[in-house]
Amino acid sequence: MNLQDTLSHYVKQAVKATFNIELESVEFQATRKEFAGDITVVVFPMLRFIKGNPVQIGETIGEFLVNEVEDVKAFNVVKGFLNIEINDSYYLNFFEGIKADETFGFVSPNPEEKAIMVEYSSPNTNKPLHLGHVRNNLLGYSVAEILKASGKKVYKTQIINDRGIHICKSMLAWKRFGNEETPESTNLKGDKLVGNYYVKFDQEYKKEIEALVAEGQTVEDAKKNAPILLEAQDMLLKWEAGDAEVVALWEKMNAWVYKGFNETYKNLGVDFDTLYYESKTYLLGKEFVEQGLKSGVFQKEEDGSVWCDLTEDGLDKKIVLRADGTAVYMTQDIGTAIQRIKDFPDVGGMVYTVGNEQDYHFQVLFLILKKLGFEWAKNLYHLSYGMVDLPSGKMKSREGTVVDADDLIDDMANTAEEISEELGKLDGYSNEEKKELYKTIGLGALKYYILKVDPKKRILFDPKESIDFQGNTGPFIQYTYARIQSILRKADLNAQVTETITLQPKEKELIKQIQLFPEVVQNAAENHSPALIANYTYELVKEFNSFYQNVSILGADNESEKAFRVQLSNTVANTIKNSFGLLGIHVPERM
RNA sequence: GGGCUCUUAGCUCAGCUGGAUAGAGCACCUCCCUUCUAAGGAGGCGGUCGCAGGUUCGAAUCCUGCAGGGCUCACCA
Repeated sequence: MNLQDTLSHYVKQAVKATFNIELESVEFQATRKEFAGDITVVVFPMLRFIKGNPVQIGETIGEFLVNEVEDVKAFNVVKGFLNIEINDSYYLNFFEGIKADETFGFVSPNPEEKAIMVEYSSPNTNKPLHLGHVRNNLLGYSVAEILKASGKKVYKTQIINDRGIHICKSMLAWKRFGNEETPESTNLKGDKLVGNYYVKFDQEYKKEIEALVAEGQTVEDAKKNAPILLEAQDMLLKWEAGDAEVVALWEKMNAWVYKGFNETYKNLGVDFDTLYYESKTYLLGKEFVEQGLKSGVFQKEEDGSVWCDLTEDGLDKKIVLRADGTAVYMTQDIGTAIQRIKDFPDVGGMVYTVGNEQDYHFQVLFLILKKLGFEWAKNLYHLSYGMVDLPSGKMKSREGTVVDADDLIDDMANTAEEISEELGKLDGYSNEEKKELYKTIGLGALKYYILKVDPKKRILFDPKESIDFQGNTGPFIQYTYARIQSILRKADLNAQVTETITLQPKEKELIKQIQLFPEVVQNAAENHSPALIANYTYELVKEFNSFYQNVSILGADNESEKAFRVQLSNTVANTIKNSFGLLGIHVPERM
């Protein structure tokens, strides 16, 4: 039983004994630093049940606790706050229990519990990944790791949007202007090469529109009649009909893109357990429309289109099947969701990492799945996140204002290099090791910067100034980890604590902070929020730095004290490592 | 116009289910390297928590209205 539960039990007992009242719950909070004490019972909520002066009630409970609970050393009451001081031995015992536990705070998976599928990334295959995808990938990956740490089995997946008019556009431009160019012949990453042709298509399209307008067509007509667009549409029809030549080209170019994407994923440090392709799922879902029609969830209009009326739930009517019988986006997503549960029967819920422009779509999707009667539909979560804006405004691929993911990663590593060179701390490192380290630091800065912000808020990303290496940043935390490693290299980790030690205030604060970790992990999992982990880690690191500056670790008064401080430092380092692992950030041994 | 969402220090952000005098970092100012990595630490300056009401012992937090920003209201995905 943890301390809070124990105290809660005795507070209830105290109230029962003195006032003859059964309390349902007791409210706790950490004692503010300006007051003596470690944990505080808030008396105010009890006033609802107990008539009396909150200070007197607090005194009464306090006295009871001091007498009955071994760990309680003393108490004081300020207004309606009962501050309780806990014995050092409690903290020392706690620390003794977890110091050797390398996975402290992580819950091992419960085989009884259903797995969760986390979807993220899900790019189109016509252009390279950009900053928006980076936020998506980092969030999705991190939430998946956090869910794992909280004791869930997790499948990471993405649905690759490999089909449709957009990829036909790239294909067509390559056919017309490509001169058989390949990633090898151009020395370009495959996704970049294909992306270039997508841009090329757009340029050509604009030219043709201008030409048609010059001939007298309206802009609107010209947009519809441009030969290159018509040809792209024709290509899509051919693809759908299984035309051998088109399909071969499609496969070739998509393969280039996947190779490029995989490189980016590897650099970002994200991965997937299973993949879904839209080319294989876009026809799914229709059978369930039939089912929904029978059960009355959907209605058919006179023109043959099928709708779901959600007006009673405060939403609109939503189309689920076109008049010509073809599927729409919603149909696919219904089908894909059901398919996933078929493929992985142990999955009992899903997390969709998709930008907030699709909030409405997912609201509707989840509601429809519920109405169709799927048990797992109540465990669907849209991990919605805000856009990433640049100081220059929104990112627009057509205007070339996107920040490319690969370029961004390189830039971050370069910035890390510049700063490190200036500080000149890496003497004795080989160039290879340095390069690796710069990447670790650069990526750490990028990932932390993005993940520390609440997902649903938009981020203003300034490539030049956003990445700081001081304060609440990834490198600051990495640096603290590296400093601890430096101490541990010089210390004897096997030294034992042989005599009773008195806790210094800074040491106690550190232990308290470590103690919070499991709770933070659970909380982050429930709220799907890496930001909680990030900000927790920062608090821990600040606490350690304060300890580090004020308490000599290797120069402690006696061997037991020294051994204890070394162990404490080691546990902090371990917690940082575990915590950052949940964010997908590596920690360097030296920097 | 309807729906969803955001607004906290000059800037970037925390603030868990309502709790004590609203917290960090950056920037600005003062100190601290004969000590384990100064990418650090100690302190100072800086706030009408967008505005106005309401709920209650108590509101940045919950409710309503208003203002401003964003997203969304396709037989696109």
